[in-house]
Amino acid sequence: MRPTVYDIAAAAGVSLATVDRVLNRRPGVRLVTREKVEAAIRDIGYIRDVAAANLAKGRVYPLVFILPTGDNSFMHGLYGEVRQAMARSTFDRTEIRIVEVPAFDAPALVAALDALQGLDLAGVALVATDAPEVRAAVDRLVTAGIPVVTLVSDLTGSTRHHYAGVDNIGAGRTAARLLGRFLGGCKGDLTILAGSMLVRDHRERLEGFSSVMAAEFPQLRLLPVLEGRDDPEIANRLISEALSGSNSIIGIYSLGAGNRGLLKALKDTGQGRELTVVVHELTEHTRAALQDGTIDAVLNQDAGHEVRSAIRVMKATADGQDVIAGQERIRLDIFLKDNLP
Amino acid sequence: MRPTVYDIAAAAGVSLATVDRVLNRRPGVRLVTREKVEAAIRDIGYIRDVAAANLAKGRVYPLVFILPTGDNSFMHGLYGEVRQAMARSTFDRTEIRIVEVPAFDAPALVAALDALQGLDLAGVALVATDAPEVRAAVDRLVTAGIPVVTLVSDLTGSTRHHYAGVDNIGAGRTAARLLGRFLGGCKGDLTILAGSMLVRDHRERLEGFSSVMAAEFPQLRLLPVLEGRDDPEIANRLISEALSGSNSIIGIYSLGAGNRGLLKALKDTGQGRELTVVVHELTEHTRAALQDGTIDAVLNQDAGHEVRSAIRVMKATADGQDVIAGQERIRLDIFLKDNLP
DNA sequence: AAATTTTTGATTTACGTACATCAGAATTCG
DNA sequence: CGAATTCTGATGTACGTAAATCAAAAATTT
Repeated sequence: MRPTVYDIAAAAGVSLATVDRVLNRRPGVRLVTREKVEAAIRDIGYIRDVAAANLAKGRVYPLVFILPTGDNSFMHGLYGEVRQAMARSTFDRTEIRIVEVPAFDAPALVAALDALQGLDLAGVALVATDAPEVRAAVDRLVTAGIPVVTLVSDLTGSTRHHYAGVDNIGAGRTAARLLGRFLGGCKGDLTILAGSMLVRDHRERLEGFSSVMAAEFPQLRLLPVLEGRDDPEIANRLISEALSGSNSIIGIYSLGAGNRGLLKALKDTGQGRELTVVVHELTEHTRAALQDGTIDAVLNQDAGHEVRSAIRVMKATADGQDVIAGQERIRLDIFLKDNLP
Repeated sequence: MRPTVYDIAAAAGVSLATVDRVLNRRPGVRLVTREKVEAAIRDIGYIRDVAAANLAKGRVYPLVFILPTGDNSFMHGLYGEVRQAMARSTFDRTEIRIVEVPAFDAPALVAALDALQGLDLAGVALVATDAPEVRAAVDRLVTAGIPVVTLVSDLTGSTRHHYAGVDNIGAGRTAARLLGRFLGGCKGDLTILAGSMLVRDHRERLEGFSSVMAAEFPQLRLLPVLEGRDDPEIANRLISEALSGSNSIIGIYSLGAGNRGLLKALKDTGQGRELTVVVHELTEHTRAALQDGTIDAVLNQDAGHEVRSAIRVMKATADGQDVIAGQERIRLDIFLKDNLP
C-alpha cells in the first residue's frame, strides 16, 4: 500500500498536525522537527494523493486562454478545441475563460495580460505576438507566480514555463525538403506566402525553409515573401498577382493561415499550371485541396493536442508537479492525401 | 456547484441509501423508485465524481499487456513504454503486468489470453497475431466482461473494444507516395521487406503500398515481398541477396522491424548505389540513417502514445465512461531528416 | 388481518487529505 | 525562575462517494 500522512507521522514520531504543517508549508514548526518530517517523507517515499487533496481542498484550476481574433479556419479550430475543453471542465476541475485580442497587436495583448494581474489564476495560455513589451508582460505574470504557457507561437527569451506548439524551424525545413524533392531536379521560382513577420512562428518557418533551400536545392529561387496577414482575401489577391506576373513559378509554400484565399487564387489564376504546393494547417479547405491534388502536402499542428497539453502543463505547474515529457511534445503532422485522418 | 448524491436524494425525495443502491446497481429498490431516482439524476445533471468514488472504493485498475518477444528496437521501445507506465502506476491507480509470448505464434497467444480468464482485470492490451483462434480467444475475454484493446496490430472481426495503433493501409499508401514522388519519374524496381504476412499490420501496409503504386506509379515495378520476421539477421541476408542479384533496384520499402539488418546490408552491399529508401519505425538506427542520408523517410507510430492511449481507453471502458476520441487517434508520424524529435 | 417479505430510511465508517481550534508542552526571554 | 512565546499534539470537520448495518415502513402473501 502506498504510504499516507499517517505513515509519515508514525515514521517521524510526530503528530498528524505537524506533518500537515510541514506538507502544506504552514508556520509553527521548528527547523529540527521540519527536517525530521521531511526525512521521513523521503524515507518512506510518500507521494501526495493529488485526487484526495483536491477533493479535500475543493480545488479548481481557473485558467485563461488569450486567443487572437481572426477569420481563418485554424483559429476557428483552436477556439473550438478550447470550448471543448470548457465542456470537460467539470471533470478536470478547470474553469476556463477565453479572452480575445486582435491578431498581431502587441499593445492589446499586453493590456490583456496585465488585466490578469492579481486574479487568482492557475494558469494563462496565450498565442504570443513576438514583441519585447509582450515578453515583459509575460514575465510580470510569471513573477506574480502564475504559470504561463505559450500556444502555437512561442516567446523565446521570456520566462514562460512551457511552449505548447511545434518546432517551427523544423517545420520550415521539412516543407523545403518536401517541395525540393517533389520537384525533382526542376529549376524555377518559389513563392512564399506568410501571415505576418511579426509572429515568431512564421519567421521561424521561413528561416528553416530558406536555409534548407539554400543549402540543398540551389536550383530553386525564392521570391520575396508575401504577407497575407492570415486573411483569405489578402492571400487571394497576393497569389493571384504573383501568378499572373510570372511564368517561372513552379512551387508555393504557404506558411501561415488564410489558405482559403490561396486555394481560390490557384483555382482562378493557377488553372492548368503545374504547381507543387505545400501549405500549413489542415482545414476543410486544405483537406479537400489535398484530396483533389491541388496541393501536395499539408503540414499541421493538432490544435486539440496543443490545448489539452497546455491545460495539463498549467495544472501540473500550478501544483508543482511534473509532466510526461513525451506526451507534451507537439508533433509536426505531415499529411499527404493518403494519411488524412 | 456540481450536484452531489445529496442533491439527487433531495430531488428524488428518497434517502441517500436508496440513491446509492441505484447508482451502484445494488438490489432492493422497487422499479418505480429506481426510475424516480434515475429521472432525478438526469434532471439535475448529476455526474459521478470519479476521483472521489475511486478514493472511497480504493479502486485500482489491474491491467495486462501481452507483448511479443523479439529482438528488434521497436519492441524494445514498446516494452520500455509499458515499463514507464508501470512506474506511473501509483498515480493513476493502475497495476500493470506484462505477459510475454513468442512473436507470430497464434497458439501461444491464445494460451496467454485464456490464462487470463477468471482473473479480476480492468483490461487487457495485446499485440494481435491475426488468426481465427486468436479472435475467438479475444471474444471470450470480451464476453467475460473484460475490456480488450489491440495494440500496434488490429484484429478486425473480433469484438475488441478499441484499437490503439495506426491506420496501416494509410501508412502503406503514404510510403508509396513518398517513394514514388521522391523518385521523380525514374523507372526501375522496388524491393519490399516485411516482417511476416501473418500479422495484419504488415499485410495492410503492403496492401496500401501496392495499390497506390499500381494506380499512380506504373513505371515502378514491385519485386516479390521478402519476409524478414522482424529479425535483423534475416533482413540483412535477404536485402544483401536482393541487391547483389539485381541492378535495377532503385528503391526499398521496409514495412516491418529489424531495420538494423537492412541498414547493414545497405552499407555493405548498397555502397555507392542511388537508392531511395522508406522504412517504418524510428529507432536509434533508423534515426542515424535518416540523418546521414542512407534513408529518405521514416514512418513511425509513437509507442508511448499507443501505450498511454491503451491505458486510458481500458480504464474508461472498465468504468463505462467515454474517451476524447481525438486524443486516442494514433497518428502516422512521417519523419524526414528535418523534423526529428 | 396477521404474518411475511421486500423496500426504504437513518446512520455510521471509511478513503486520503486539508484545515481549524484549543490545550498542553517545550522553548526562549526577561 | 517565572512569564511570555513558540511549538506540538489531539481532535474534529470537511470533500464526494462507497458500503455496511439495523430499524422502520410499505408492500405482498397467506
